[in-house]
Amino acid sequence: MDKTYQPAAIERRWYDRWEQAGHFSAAGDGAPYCIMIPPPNVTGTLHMGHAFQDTIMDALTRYHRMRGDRTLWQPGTDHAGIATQMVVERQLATQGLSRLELGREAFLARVWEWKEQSGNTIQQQLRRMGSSVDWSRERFTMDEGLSQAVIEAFVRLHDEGLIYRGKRLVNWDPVLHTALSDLEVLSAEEDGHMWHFRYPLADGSAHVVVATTRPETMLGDTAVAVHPEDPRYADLVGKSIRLPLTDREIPIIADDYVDPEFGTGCVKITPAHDFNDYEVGTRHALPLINIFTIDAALNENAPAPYRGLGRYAARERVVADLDAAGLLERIDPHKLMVPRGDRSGEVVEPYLTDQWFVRAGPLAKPAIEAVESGRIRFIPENWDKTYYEWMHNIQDWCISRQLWWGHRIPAWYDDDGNVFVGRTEAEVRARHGLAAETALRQDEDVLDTWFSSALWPFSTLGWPAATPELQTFYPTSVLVTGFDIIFFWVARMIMMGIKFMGDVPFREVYIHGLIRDQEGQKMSKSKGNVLDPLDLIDGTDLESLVAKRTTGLMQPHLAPKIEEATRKQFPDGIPEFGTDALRFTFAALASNGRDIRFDLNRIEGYRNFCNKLWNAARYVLLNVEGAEIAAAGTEPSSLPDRWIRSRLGKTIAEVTMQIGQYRLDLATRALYEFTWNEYCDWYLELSKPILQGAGDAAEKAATRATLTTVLETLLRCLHPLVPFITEEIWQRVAPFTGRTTDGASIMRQPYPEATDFPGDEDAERELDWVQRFVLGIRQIRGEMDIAPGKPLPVFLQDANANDQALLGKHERYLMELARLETIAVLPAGEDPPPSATALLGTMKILVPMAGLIDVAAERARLNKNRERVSTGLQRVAGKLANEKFRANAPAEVIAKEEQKFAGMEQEIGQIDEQLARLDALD
RNA sequence: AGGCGCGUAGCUCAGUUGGUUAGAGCGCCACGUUGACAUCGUGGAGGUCGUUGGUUCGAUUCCAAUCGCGCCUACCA
Repeated sequence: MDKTYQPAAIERRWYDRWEQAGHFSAAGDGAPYCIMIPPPNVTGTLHMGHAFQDTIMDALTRYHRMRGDRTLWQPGTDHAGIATQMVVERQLATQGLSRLELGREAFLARVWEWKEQSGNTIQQQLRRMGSSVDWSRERFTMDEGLSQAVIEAFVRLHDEGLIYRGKRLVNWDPVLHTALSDLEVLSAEEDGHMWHFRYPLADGSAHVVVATTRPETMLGDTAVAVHPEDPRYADLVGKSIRLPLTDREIPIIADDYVDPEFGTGCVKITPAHDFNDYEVGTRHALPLINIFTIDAALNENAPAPYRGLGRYAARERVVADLDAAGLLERIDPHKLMVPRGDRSGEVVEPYLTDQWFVRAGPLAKPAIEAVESGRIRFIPENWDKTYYEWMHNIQDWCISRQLWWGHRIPAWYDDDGNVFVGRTEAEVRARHGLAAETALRQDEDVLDTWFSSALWPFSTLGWPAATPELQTFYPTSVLVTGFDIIFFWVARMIMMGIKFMGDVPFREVYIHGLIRDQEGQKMSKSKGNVLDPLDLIDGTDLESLVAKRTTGLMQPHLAPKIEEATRKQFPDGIPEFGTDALRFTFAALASNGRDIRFDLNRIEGYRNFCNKLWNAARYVLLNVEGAEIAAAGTEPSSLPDRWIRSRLGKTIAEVTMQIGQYRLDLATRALYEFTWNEYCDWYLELSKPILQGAGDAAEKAATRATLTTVLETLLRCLHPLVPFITEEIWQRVAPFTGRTTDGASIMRQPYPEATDFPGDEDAERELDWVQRFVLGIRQIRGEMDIAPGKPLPVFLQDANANDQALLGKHERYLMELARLETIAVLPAGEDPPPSATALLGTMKILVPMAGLIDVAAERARLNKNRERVSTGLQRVAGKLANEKFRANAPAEVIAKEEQKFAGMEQEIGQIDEQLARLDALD
C-alpha cells in the first residue's frame, strides 16, 4: 500500500467494476427500498447541491442494499423545456438563425442533437460521485414510455374534467412568448414610481385622482373603483369618467377590493392587465380591453398614437401626454414588487390568452390528507407547514407552454374551433365520430416540464402498464430533495401519485439544506461563486477555476469582479481531495435541514480522515501478513480486544440509529470518532505492546484477529459514506478475516450488526482506568515540558486493591503508552520523593521531580487544577445546600450531585496535600 | 402582512425528552519525526450559549418579549 492515501489512484478502479458486475441493480427478495432521483436537466451539469443530494441518496441506497433490501435508486433526467429551448435558440442566434426560420421539426432535431451532445455530462459526474444508481433503468422525460405516460395522464385528467382549456389571465413572458405558471415567476422589490393622475368626470363637474405604478395600462382601463362604504365617493358611484387620451367613458364602481386607506381610495381598473383588476372586472362584468401584443407592445386596441410602442416607451408617452393635458398630479418614488420570468429575467405581463389548466383543488384535497394522516412524513417535519400553506391556497395550474421542446398537448381542433382530446388523432376521430375528411390540427403548444416530472415516481417504473417494478417499488421509500422544490415538484407528485396510483408516491420526504459558499452566499453562476464538485475531487489550478467561473456569463461585465474574488479566495487553486472526502464532508454537514456553508478546511479535514483510515489499514496489514491469526469466533483474551469490540458494537448501534432518522451528520461523527479516537488512537497503540512484546503466540494471534475483524467491520460501516476507499481496503483486509473476495464487493456485504459485538462494561471500565492513567502522565509530561520520548519512573500512592489488581493486569500498556521506566507501588505510610502528581480516583500517580520538574511550575499547575475543581465544587455545594433542590430533584440526580461533590472534595484534598508537600521542599 | 428557520470557542458546526466541569473539527500556542500516518502525535489556551424577563429546586435546552440575520409565501393601486 502507498504510504499516503491517493484517491485518484483508487477511485478510478472501482466504479466500472461495480457497474459491470451489476451491483447497482435491485436484487434478492428483501423488502423493497426505492429512491427516485430528482431528475436534473438533461443538458445541465452537476452542481454542489446535486452532489450533496446525491451523496445522501447514495449513502441511503448503499446502506439499505447492504442491509439486504431489494434496493433501487432510479436515475434519469428531465427535458427542462424552457431552459433547453433557450440554450438552443441562443446557439442558433450565434449562427444568425432563429427557431422560426428553421421550423418546428428542424428545430427539434437541433434540440435532440444538443441533448445527445451534452446530455451525458450529468451521468459522468454521477459516476465520479460513486452514485450507485441502476443505469440499466435510466429514464428521460421525453422517452417514448414517459411520453406515453404524459399523454395518458393528460387524457384521463381531461376526461374527468380536471384539465380544462380557457381564456384566462396568465403570466406572459414577452420575450419567450409563452405562458408561465405562478411558480416560474419571481417577484423582487425594485425602485419605481407612483404616478397620480386626474381622471375627469364625464359631466365635467369634478375629477378623481388615481394612482398607478404602470401608467401605460390606463389605456386599457374600463372602470374606476372606490370602496362601497367610502363616504368621500358615495355620490360618485354610478357616474362616469371620461378616460383621458381615449374617447371612452368608463363607470365608477364600488368594490370592497379597494382599500380606502391607501392612496386616494380611488383605483383605476384594467381587467385585461392585472390579476386583481381581472377579479373586479369579473364581478362587475366589465369589458376586457387587451392593449398589448405578445411582445408587450401596444396593439390596435390602443389609441393610434400609441400603437406599436413598447410598454416602456408607451409609459413615457402617456405620462407626457397627461402632463401636457394638466392631468398629472404628481410623481412619487415608490418601491414595488416586480414579477420577472425565472428564465428570461424579463418583466412578465398579465396577459389574456387561451391556455390549458389543471384544476388543482380536487387533486390537492387527498394530497393534503396524505400528509395530515402521516402517510407521508416530512423530515424535518416542520416543512409540512410550508406544504399545507401552499396546498390550502392552491391555484389552478397553467400547464400549456408556447414552446416547441416538450410534450405536445394531445388535443386537436377542427376548422370550427372545436377541441378534441385523445391519445392520438386516430383515437380522437374514433371517440368523436369524426370523418376522415374532417381536417384536424393538433394543438401547437407543449406541456410544462413539471407536468411530466409530477408523474416521475410511477412513469419511470413503467406506468401506465402494470409492471412488476411498479408493483414492487411503488410507493417509493423516500424522496430526497431541497425545499425550493416542494411546490414545483413534491406537491405535484403527491397529487398525481394519489390520482393515478391510488397511493402516495413516497412515504418520507427528506428535505435537505442549501449549499452556500464560505461567506454564506447562495452559489450562483452570476455571483461567480460556484464550485464544481469535480474540481474538489480532482483539484484544479487557479487559471482553470477563473476561466470556468467567468465564461458563459449572462452578465459578462461581472467577470473582472468574479476573477478578483476567485484569485483572492483560491490563490493556489483547489487541491485534490477525492470523492470520498467530498462525500464524507457532505454527510458530516447534513444536519437537520440546515443550510451548509461549504468550507474547504472541512473537506481537508475529511481527506485527512481518509488518510488516517488508510494508514490504519497499512498498520494492520503490516502486522497480519504472513502471521498467525486466531480463527473467527475465538474469544478475545486481552483487555484492548474486549474493549474495542465493545466500543465497535456501540458505534454500530449509534450509526444505525442515526441513519434511521436521517442524521447522517451524527452517524458520520460516530464513525469518525470511533475510527480516529478509539481504533487508531488507542486500540492500535495498545496492540503494539502485545504484538511487539514477547507475549504468547495465542494472544498475538487473537490480537491480529481483532485488528482485522474490527477494521473489516468498520469498513462495512463506513462504506455507504466513503465507498471507494472502503472497497479498496476491504479487498486487502477481508481475506484475513476468513472472507473470500474473489469477485466479491464490499457493497454487497451485509451491513454490520451491533449484536455481533456485545457490550463489555468491565472491559470499558478497566480500559478507562488505563486511559486515565496514561492521560495523567501525558498531562504532566506536556505541561512540564518533558520530552515525549523520555522514560519516566512512576510511584503510585494510596493504590487500593482494585488499582493494584488493574496494575498487575495492565502494566505493560501503561509502560508502553505512557513511556514509563518503572512503576512502583508505595507501601502505605512511606513518604514519596518530591513529585508531580496526577490523580486517578483515590490513587495518586507520582512522577518524581528529580531534575525534571520545576517546583514552581508544578505548584502553578496544581493550583490551576485546584481552581478548576474548586469552581465546580462550589457550584455543586450550592445546589446540595439548597433545601428546595433536595426536596424536588429526583433522588438519582441528588445522588449524582453528591457523588460529584465527594469526588471533587477528595480531589481538592489530594491537591492540597501535594501542594503542602511542595511547600515543605522550599 | 403571514409562515419558517437561525444567533453556542477566532471560523464552521453538534448539543437527543430541562440536571455534562457546555463538545467536535479547523485555526491558535508549546513540544515532538528511526515507529501505520507530519494528510501525523502529545499537551494547552479559548465560551456570562444574542438580550431581557418568566416557569422551575435547576434553563444553552421550555415560555414570552426584544434585537440581529436569512429564507419562503402573498401582496395595495
